[in-house]
Amino acid sequence: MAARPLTKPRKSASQDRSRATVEALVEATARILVRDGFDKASTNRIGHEAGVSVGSLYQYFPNKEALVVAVIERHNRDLMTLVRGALAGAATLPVEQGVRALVTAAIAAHRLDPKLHRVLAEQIPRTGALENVEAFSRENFGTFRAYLEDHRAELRALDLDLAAFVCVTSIEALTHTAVLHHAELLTDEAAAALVDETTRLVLRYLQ
Amino acid sequence: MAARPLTKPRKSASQDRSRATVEALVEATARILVRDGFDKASTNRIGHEAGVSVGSLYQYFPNKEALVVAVIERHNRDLMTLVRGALAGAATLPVEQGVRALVTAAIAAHRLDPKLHRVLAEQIPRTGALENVEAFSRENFGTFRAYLEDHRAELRALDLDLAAFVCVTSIEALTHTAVLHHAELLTDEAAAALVDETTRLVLRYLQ
DNA sequence: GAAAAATACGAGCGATAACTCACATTCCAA
DNA sequence: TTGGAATGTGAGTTATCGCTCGTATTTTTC
Repeated sequence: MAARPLTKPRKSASQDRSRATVEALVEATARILVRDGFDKASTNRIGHEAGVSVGSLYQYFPNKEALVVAVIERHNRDLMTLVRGALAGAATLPVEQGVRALVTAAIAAHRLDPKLHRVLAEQIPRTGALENVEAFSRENFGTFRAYLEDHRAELRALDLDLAAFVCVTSIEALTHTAVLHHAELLTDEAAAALVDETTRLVLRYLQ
Repeated sequence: MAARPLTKPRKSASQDRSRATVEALVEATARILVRDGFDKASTNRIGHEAGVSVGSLYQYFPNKEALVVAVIERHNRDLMTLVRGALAGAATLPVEQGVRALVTAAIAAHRLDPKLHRVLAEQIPRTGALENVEAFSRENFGTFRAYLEDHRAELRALDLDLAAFVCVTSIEALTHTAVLHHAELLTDEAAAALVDETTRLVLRYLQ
């Protein structure tokens, strides 16, 4: 069989003590990524920050990348929970409110932990976690496409694939850029204006 | 005085021979970035690829980052030339054609050297070239805002800053994502459809 | 409470990378 | 032609990093 890239734990922690160790390592990794950046996140340093020896680190993570992947997976899980909830809630709404809810959720998702999100977004291409993130993208794309299909009656004639691509990409880019590169757009009024404009952009395109 | 980050040549090459050396180093760096990725781009390897010794490399570049920055600056210069030309040509056109020309130019810009563009986009956060790229963004933003101002009569009432942000960010994201992550959207028909849809998105938003 | 299993430790190994420096070669001005 | 300036060389230095492994400690099992 082919050599799989190892990003899974060597041992799975069974006692409470070791579960706490694993938890501390993932937390420490996230903290160091945010505070010092990817290049400063050496395994020795992560161990030190977590109050754990390098040896223990390598009991649970086969390599440094696996630690970063663990952080990404956890962050992704949080995002997905939030976005899935919003999409589920919006499914039965007419497009005016549905799209608005989705945009609002996208901003909320980016605000969960903006600094971590930024570091991860910048460093993901270097890790084996691309698949993970692309799966996330695909899920959003698929769900939104289904939403459009359900509300076809409210829309102009559309190539659904293309329309979903245009909408999802635009919403993601606008919220991502606003939250991560234009903090000034996040006062309450500015954020409201951003939601309005993004919603308008998407709606006028769809209708 | 404060210690400035060194990304400028130690010596500026004055003879033809040394200019050729510098040129070869930048070329080699770009080639290695595209072929092998950032992590494989060691200074020794770059020197070897350029047919130049490490010693010579360090005569003209204070560190590895400076080499990458040089590649980024060159690529950016190419992009800017293209985009500036398109914006200049579009300045007097009505928005229907102006926006379409801009979108077409954005795709052309991303197609200049997609592989290099992708590697650089991924690695820029790690280099000192962020300012560079942000300057590029700001120029585009400013030019487009001025364009909107000139064509106010054709548009609905707008917050120009916000509208320019929305349009520029969306166009950039759609073209970037399409070219770099969805090669299938770049057959001639698909590309034409993408231009149509992006143009429509922006125009219906503005009008 | 003793044996066994799980967990934790951290000095140190091997690899690699950025960068230097003492010396060689080429170019050019006088 | 020649001497100094510009350019080029690459083995070696220094530093860091990922990771191992022999050992120590804690927990569980019986």
